[in-house]
Amino acid sequence: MEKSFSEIKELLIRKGLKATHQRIVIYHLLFNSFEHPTAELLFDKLKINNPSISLGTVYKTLDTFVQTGLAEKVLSETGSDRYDANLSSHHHIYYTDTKEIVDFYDSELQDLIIAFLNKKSIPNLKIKDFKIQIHGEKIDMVENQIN
Amino acid sequence: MEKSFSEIKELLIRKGLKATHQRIVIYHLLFNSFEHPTAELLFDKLKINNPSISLGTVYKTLDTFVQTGLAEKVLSETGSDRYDANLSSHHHIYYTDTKEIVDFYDSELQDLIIAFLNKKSIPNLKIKDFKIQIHGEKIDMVENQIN
DNA sequence: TCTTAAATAGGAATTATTCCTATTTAAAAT
DNA sequence: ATTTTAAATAGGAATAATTCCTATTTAAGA
Repeated sequence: MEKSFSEIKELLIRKGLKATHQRIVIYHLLFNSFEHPTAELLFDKLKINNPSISLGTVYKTLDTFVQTGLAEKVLSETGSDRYDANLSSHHHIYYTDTKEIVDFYDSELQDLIIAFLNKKSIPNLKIKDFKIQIHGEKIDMVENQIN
Repeated sequence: MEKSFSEIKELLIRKGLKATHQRIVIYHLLFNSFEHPTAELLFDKLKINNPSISLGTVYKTLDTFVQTGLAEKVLSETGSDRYDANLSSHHHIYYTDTKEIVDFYDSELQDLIIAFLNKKSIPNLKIKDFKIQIHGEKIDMVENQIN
């Protein structure tokens, strides 16, 4: 579900943020990215249509989004921080060979773990949420069929 | 289960690594740390008994350990990389307030998820392992009892 | 003990991120 | 519609984390 600039503007205001052009275009690009981009990658793409945008603003804005719950950081072992504005509960598949991080939705798994955690309470911990990373290798199906 | 220096030496050799003094003391300290330390933290502690050890060596050695499967990086949102030499399958509790990362063992949860993943195969993915982070706040039980 | 390939120390270089401040801008007040 | 003002931005400097470089040292095998 695509979000228009005016919808994003409303969203920012609803979160108590000043709806600046930079925030709108950063949110728009992040929301429509599926590769969990770094600040630098977003910056490079944004520069095309917003030549005067600065990298510092991209960093600061992403941090603002994380603080206000509009985005989250995706944990990654590869140097830079990566971000995600898709906040529906989902997990991630980490392809160890290609370094891709791909969204993984599975309500059955989700329900299974929620049920487990609700049943078994962990001493001294108030659970807010949980994340799963599934690590593995990409299997090229076409290649497999040929061989 | 504590590991002696000579056991660590054997372990390094078994992995095809030269059993240098630096590697032995770094492994020993990491293996006996439960806070998932950063390279810098290990370095500060190691300096006490090994004044000439260098930070570069600590970084390089940790990387060598990860490559050879003697340790792994623990995903974290807080600046520096953190490491763990405890390789028995376990997950992590992230205390959002105290920033602690604590090991979490639960064979029931482990079995539940393994059974699920075995049953449901994900197209084009050969699963190697998976990690769960449970995020939450620390509840101080004593304080709770008083109030 | 000697040889040698690999590892280390120490510091320089690089990368990622945060910080600083003069200028600009969104939005509230007029 | 204009003015006001507090907050946000651009641009670059500063900092933090990590990697790289190379002369020296060392583990392990001959």
